[in-house]
Amino acid sequence: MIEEAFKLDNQLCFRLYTASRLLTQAYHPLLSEYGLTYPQYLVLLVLWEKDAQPVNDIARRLFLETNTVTPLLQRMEKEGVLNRRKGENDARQMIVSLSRKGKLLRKKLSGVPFSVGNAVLCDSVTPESTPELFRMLDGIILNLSSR
Amino acid sequence: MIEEAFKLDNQLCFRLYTASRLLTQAYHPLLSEYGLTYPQYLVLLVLWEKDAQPVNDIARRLFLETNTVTPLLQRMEKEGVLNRRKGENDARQMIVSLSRKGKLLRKKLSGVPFSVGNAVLCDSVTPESTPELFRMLDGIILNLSSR
DNA sequence: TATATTTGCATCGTGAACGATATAAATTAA
DNA sequence: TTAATTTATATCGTTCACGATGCAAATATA
Repeated sequence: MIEEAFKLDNQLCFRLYTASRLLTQAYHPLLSEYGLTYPQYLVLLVLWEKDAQPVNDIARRLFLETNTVTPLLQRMEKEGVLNRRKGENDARQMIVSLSRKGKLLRKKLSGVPFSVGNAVLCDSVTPESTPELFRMLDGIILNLSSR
Repeated sequence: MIEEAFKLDNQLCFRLYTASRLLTQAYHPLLSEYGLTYPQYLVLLVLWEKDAQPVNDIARRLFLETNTVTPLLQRMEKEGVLNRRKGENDARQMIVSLSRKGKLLRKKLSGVPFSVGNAVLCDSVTPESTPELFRMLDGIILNLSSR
């Protein structure tokens, strides 16, 4: 059934692509108020969990390449959200740590997860069903990232 | 539990974002062989379903804005995959239709849905569970696109 | 009919993504 | 120790996404 396989409505990737974009858009008004983009917010989530990490660790945590993360971090440094300094043990590394401003953003953005979480909830996506959704998405991610 | 809400592992959007990116990457080797990107492939899916559509209809079908789609179509036109002509009834419209090359690509890419579909399958994502996954993603999309 | 508004598409600027490549520091091998 | 290789990060070029804006054609309003 090649016909069916080509239909947009049967495509998993298109759904993921669209859902991801729309949900990122939902973050936009909440983040732009503080001059942040969604990928920059992800970097903050990583650093809020554990401050002072090399570029590589941040990139791996986000499943991104350093050639994506480096310019991102440079922009964030320019905005004063974080600092970058050469590693002491390994001079190749660039250690990224939160600035005072970056730490303060955590409190200012404390409402964001709740706001966005609420925006997503609907008949098909409930607090009860999200674990199953997470499980499936994690399966896809694990499957595709290990090759 | 602000602490928990901020954890990357509790974020739906990050999962969607990552799964979408990784799955798009899985398409890459299959599409680049024919000089196509994933968004360009999506445009072809739309046109294979119904040829000769105005820019607006294509954009809406993909949940994209025309300022994203227009340059995409211009690149595809330059590659000879499709043609663009002024609308006859409404001169503002730009009618996009498949070229011979664009139509032929359908056969050449006939293995793509199957290849990618196989790459996704895992313990958590089976032919039996995908309808449920589709249902939840459709819920999110419907929910976020209608506002 | 003249004017205002809406609609469809295009252009511009910025920030991701990502393949390809470069560079310097660290590690391994010779 | 010197040379080859690997590793960590950065730079470059192209293609999205998307907010903001521009413009001409169509439609609505006065």
